[in-house]
Amino acid sequence: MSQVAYLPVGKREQTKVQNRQAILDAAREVFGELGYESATVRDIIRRTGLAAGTFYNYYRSKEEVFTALADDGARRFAPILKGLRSKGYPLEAFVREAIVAYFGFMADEHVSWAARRPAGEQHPHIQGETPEMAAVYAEVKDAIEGAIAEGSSPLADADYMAASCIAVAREVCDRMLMRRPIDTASAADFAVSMILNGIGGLPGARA
Amino acid sequence: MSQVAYLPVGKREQTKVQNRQAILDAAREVFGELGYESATVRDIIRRTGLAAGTFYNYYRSKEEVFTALADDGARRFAPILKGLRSKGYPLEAFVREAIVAYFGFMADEHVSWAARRPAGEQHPHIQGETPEMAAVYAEVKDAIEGAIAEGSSPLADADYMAASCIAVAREVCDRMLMRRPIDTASAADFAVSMILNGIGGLPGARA
Amino acid sequence: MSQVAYLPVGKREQTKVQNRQAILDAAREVFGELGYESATVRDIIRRTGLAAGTFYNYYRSKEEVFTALADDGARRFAPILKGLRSKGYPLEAFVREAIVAYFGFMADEHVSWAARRPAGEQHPHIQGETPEMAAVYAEVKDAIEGAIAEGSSPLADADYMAASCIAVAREVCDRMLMRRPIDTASAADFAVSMILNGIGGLPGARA
Amino acid sequence: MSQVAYLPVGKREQTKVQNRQAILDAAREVFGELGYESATVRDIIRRTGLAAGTFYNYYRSKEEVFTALADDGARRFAPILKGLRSKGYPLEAFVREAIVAYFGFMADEHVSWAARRPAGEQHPHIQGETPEMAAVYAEVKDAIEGAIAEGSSPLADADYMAASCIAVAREVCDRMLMRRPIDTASAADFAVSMILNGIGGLPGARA
DNA sequence: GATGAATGAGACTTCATTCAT
DNA sequence: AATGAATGAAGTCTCATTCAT
Repeated sequence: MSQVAYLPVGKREQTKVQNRQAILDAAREVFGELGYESATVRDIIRRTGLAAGTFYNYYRSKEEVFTALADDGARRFAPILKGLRSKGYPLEAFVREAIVAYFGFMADEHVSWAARRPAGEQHPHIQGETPEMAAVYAEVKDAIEGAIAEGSSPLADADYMAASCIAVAREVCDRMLMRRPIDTASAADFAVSMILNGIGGLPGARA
Repeated sequence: MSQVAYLPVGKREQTKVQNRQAILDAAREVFGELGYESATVRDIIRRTGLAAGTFYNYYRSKEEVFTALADDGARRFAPILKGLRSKGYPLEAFVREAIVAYFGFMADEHVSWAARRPAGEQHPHIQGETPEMAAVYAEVKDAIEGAIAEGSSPLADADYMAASCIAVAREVCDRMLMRRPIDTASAADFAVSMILNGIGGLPGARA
Repeated sequence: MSQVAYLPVGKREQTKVQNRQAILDAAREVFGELGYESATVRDIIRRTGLAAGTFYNYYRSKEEVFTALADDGARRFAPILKGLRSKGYPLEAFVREAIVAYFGFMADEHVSWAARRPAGEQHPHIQGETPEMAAVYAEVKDAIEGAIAEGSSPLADADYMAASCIAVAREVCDRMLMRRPIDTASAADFAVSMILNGIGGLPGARA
Repeated sequence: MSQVAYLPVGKREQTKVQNRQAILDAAREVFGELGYESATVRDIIRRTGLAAGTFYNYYRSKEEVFTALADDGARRFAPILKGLRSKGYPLEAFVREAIVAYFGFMADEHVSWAARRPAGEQHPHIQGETPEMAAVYAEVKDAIEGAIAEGSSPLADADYMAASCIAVAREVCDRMLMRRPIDTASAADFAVSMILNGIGGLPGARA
């Protein structure tokens, strides 16, 4: 009687949204620190301070929260790439723009968990990558393969080429994220140059 | 058991060596199929026909057998690389030789487990790589970083560059291993060209 | 739901009555379908459309709603039996009347949940009986034991006899409820004849 | 080398057999006391003094141990009944022999668990019957239905009749088992008389 | 009173590791 | 050394019940 809410803004709804986010955040951290396999639902829920059973009010399993995380990342990054692809840039420009967008996204994403990661203390056998990053990686791969298919790229082995470009972007990005300050501009410069011209074309190459 | 000893090698010792190797082989397969976390000691030991407890006569833990596997790979590959580095090749030649050696080793290693792996049926979240491969990868990385430090490479950001070269080699290698027949020569050609000259230098590139 | 209040019964009170009845109805169904142990409070409350917590405004526990259900059945059936007993029927007539009343009650009770029960799909280990039925069963048992005590029955072992009569009535009743159409008259005929004269006295018995 | 055992009689095998039996015994008790649904694997294993995980070395689940128990009972009792049926007794004799065999079997079975059962303290909602008994019950039912089908019984409704006979036997048996001393002879006399002639034919019936 | 998310005990099960034989 | 059953910690998940709104 006393409440006529047109949007769910009650304290209950607020808590619910917060909890869902808290679980998502905790999951991102835990997956980042331990990797998917080693991470347990308990690890995740413990970090939120919530009760064990509460996890299951939000996600049915570890798999589901992982997927939610990945979907979230893909959902936010895909439009950016789509936009780029529709502009008909020449390959060089496309590569540059895609790399810049990717590095920027990753840098944003990164701050939410990397800070808390105890460097040097990491578990063996982990891949240091959040599911969101994995999803974005998949998007980038799609875009590059698309570019190759459209003929805006050299005729070399498409599969090898896409894999190589992605690999360079990813690895450089990973290193970039480990440095302080995070310098996306110079990292992007490096990656673009490396992809387009190899080590022979890098600035400072011997004569 | 079926093996005849021509020298007074105690049956006991011979069995020990065989068992140790059997466990290592089984572990390679299992880690390759399931990934480190999902693999269980039971999975490994079941494949050998030995009893569960016997595993612990040879390795103290799952972790230790994993490490042993990695060491094994590194131990066999490191000398090859060392040899290359001592020859004072120019960068281009070194890159080529290293890639060829790496791809060759991986292809050899690969056949020992890939055949049994049910394609398409793999778990999500596993990385299709034996610990031995991971170890060799680390060796290659060392070598490249060494080359950079020795000045035989461009002056660009050494860390980014090593990471990029490795990344390309690894990704191309992974794809190479998935194709039939496995063609190390053309894969190596591609990787070398990509590393040295980027996509602009690939054969078939637009004018 | 169908009940009209002629006196100023507050809306609140009416809802209360309705909710209480809805829970009871749902519980009858759920216990019938799943058995007491497998049934969960959530199963019950879900069927009412009410919220989980609301259950506890009416019953303190799963146990309590079960008991309420049983009491309800007993409360409705006991007077019928009491009436019969007070009439001083001879044993045969008493048996017949009691069986008829019992079968009739069970048939009525049965329709309220059996229809929804997915035949053939039932869990193992459940006993297809609502708590109300169980309660009525207990009443019948009381009556028969009373009859024996009053001397209106043979002098044979009273406990065995009561148990036997009840057992026949119950089993025949169960089967009756599984047939379509439900034929209480012929089932009652059978049960009475079986109880009074055994298989030797059944119609169609060999000479 | 030191052991050439033709039968598994080592201490290990002995322990294994004992544990398997201990679990079976504990399960029989627990199912008897709590009923299938309420019984937990923990209840069973706790009673054996074994570790939690040990249960799963012997049975994969609660369901499996239940089935094992039931199979055990059926396996031992079925031959007895089969023997009876093959003798072509007239119905009366068959009923008597079957009842006697059934009561005898149940009495034997019973001592292994009933003694420990805390009378009066029982959980509500249980059916006081071991799976072994349930299995034997099913066998008896088969036999009776067979007898009816062979025409050695009255022409009355076969289903009702089988159910009634079984019900009487079962209930009388249950009561018999609760008394001390257990007197199978007089219980069998009662049950046979009740089945064949009803309460009218019981000894001591009023004129 | 109704709501429904939070709680946390406890069930089931797996598995690395130990240990008696 | 080999064996393989026993162990028990730890993980996943359910559900009766509570409680803030």
